[in-house]
Amino acid sequence: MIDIKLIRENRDLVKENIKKKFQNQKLPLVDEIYELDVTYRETKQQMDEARALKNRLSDQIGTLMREGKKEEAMTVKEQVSEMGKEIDQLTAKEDELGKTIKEKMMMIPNIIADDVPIGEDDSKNVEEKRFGEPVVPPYEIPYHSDIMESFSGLDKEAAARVSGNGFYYLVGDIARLHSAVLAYARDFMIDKGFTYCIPPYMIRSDAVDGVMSFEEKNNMMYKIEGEDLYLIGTSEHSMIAKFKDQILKESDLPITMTSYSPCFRKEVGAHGIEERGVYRIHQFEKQEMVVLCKPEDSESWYDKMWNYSVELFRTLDIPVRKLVCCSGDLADLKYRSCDIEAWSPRQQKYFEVCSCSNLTDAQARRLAIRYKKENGDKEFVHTLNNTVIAPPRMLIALLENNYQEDGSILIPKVLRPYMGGKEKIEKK
RNA sequence: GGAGAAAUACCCAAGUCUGGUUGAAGGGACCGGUCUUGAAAACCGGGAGGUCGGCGACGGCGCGGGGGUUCGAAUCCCUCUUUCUCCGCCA
Repeated sequence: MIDIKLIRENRDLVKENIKKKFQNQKLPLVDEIYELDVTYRETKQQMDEARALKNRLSDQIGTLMREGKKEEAMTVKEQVSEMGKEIDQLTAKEDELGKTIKEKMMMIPNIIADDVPIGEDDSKNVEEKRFGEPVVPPYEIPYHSDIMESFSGLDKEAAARVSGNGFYYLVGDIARLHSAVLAYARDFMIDKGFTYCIPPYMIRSDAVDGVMSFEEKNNMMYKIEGEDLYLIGTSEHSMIAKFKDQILKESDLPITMTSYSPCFRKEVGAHGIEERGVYRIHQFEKQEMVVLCKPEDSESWYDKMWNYSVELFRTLDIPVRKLVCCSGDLADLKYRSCDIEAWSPRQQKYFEVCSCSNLTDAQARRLAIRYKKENGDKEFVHTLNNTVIAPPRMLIALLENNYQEDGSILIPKVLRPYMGGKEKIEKK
């Protein structure tokens, strides 16, 4: 959500930004909001005046009663009673206008960074840099779930019987590898100075509504029957809601956290869960990084954060590239965003494993997350988030890039301590 | 899960029975000063937070959240949430 002052003072800037994002259908919203806001402020002015008069008269009744002037008090009382209707009407109008403005404001995209490449959709995203040689081995790399199954490490059939489509059992060394990757990612971020955090995996509806749109909620969130609770789709939901309506101390910033949680997603809509393997499923686990910082620091945090992802994947011997999201591919709250993509030697292309975003104050404004400056002023914080690692999808990259000709998996050195010193996963 | 008590501003806390002169006593912390080599202590002084509208004067809202009664609600009623004590149950 942007500052409504921008619409009051610089509508052209807001419109230009909408055009850059190829959302021309939203252009009329800007003038609509402008007009509604004018009416809203006029109405509020009238309502406030009416209430002020009513308050003054009510006080008068109190004074008259105390002085024993009952009849006079009754006269004023009748007068005030009649004002009720007018005030109710004005209040209803003000409420209605306020609500409409907020709804429309939610649809206005955040102002994007000047250097975001302009493009309509993800096909116009720009590869900025590669890290590591994308290797194509002279032997064939099997499909990831076949690799897992070759070690008896995956049982989707049983999961389908027990839980339905979109679930999995991870077994033995593959399950251990899954935990190892998460533990390694956790320690990697702790070493970078981030605070490890385990959040609630279920959140109330008011928290849900605070952190996502209605549409997102319908497509993603599982609701607990008979309770006002939802299973989280990512720890970002709990982690951001944690700060809703809070005023932080300047000395608290930056808040740098790495949170772990299982993630539950209905995956209703576009892709569903048709795909084989464990690429798109109802349940996965994720280590996330979240930063709340002062506005002047968010750009440098953004650079640090995507670099952490690159560094992490390189320590696992996985080649990656940084793909800068173009204007049309940026979600409305984002100021800038990039994907870190891992190399798939089987498909001989890169695929998304991390998504790093700077939301500037758009999320903070929506959730009222502020900090108090030394001079007492309050300002919205900037929020950023990035995936650290999200298995089992992430295991696809790990398994494919470390697959040996004999069908074994070479365990990257940094993971070996988490695998009991094992160097390889081999068929029995 | 059962019974009871509570939620007031940055923190503690009065006011709630008996609705009006309470945007809210009193402390603490805070800021300024005196004293001191400096600090602490003591004393003197200062302003009371938030939010929305307004160029401003000022005004609206606001005593955990939401709703109601009333001319008028921190105060009465309903509801939700949270905390504490006791009982029960359980990793």
